[in-house]
Amino acid sequence: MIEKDENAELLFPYLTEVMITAQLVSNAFEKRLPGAMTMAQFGVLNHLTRLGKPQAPVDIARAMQVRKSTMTSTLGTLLRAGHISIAPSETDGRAKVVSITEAGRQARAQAIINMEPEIRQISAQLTPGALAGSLPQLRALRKILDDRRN
Amino acid sequence: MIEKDENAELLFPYLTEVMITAQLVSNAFEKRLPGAMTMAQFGVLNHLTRLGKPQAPVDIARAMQVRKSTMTSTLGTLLRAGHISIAPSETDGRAKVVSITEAGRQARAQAIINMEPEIRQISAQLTPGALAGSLPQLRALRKILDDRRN
DNA sequence: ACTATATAGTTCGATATCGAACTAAAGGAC
DNA sequence: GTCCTTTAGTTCGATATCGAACTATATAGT
Repeated sequence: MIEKDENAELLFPYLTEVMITAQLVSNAFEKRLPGAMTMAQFGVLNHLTRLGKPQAPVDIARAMQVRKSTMTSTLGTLLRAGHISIAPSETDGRAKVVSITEAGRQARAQAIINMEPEIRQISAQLTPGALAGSLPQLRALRKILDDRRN
Repeated sequence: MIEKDENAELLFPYLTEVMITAQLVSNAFEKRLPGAMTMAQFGVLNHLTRLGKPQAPVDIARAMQVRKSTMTSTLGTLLRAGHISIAPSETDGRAKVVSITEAGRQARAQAIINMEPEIRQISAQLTPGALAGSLPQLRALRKILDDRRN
């Protein structure tokens, strides 16, 4: 039977596991990323590609769940790498718009190609259905944390 | 029915969720931690407390899944805060032994007290059994990543 | 219109993190 | 015993991250 506060007892170990896994994932993939690309940078390039249009830094920061000042730093690195371009907004004097460049698109595509074998090898070791069965719970937890933040 | 490579398709979204959740957790708890304590520091203090005896930096680094150089940095911060003490090993001329101080124990205890309401509120919003049902899969994934690293 | 508040972005100092390069000590091969 | 390899730890430079403090622009309230 399910104990009343089973979740409360498991939450801490669960979160520990989440944090360590995130650490390991970040390490595993960064080794495969082209050049000096980090996961933070890949996240931005991937987001802009899937969005299909330029976006303001503050919106990218929200999508990536990081502070504006963090995004300033990451966009600076991407700009120096030539993977994005930044222009002032035409409708808002405070804002900027970030676009992915052709070099950025190619770097993102290469990153995905490099990560694919890693993805395949890892998922091959998982029990069939393992992710499908546990992703909803993980998403629920993420949503709770997300809402608490605001 | 379960698709053959369902895991492969879900792994990337799953890992994305893991990483964002880790980010949010770290943020949520660090706000509650006493003084300027970070999650990395709490992790070390918690580890030493549960272990119940001093340990070498390299072993703490392994337990926390970070590099030795990272641990050098974190132990430096903990030392400056007076939460640990560091002595040379008596049996190995290269090694050191890290002990938690009384101040460190108290800070760790306070951290746990501060995190408890957070834990309770979050787990209260989860479906009963949600964590118990998904923790094994998460652990399996962690183990795979862990083994790949070595 | 004026003022107050909210929003976009940057800068700064601190911590965490990695990898590479380094020193020092231990262990093994012979 | 000497040499080679492994292990413990540090240092350095780079990136990511936060919160606090700041500037500049936009918006709302009156």
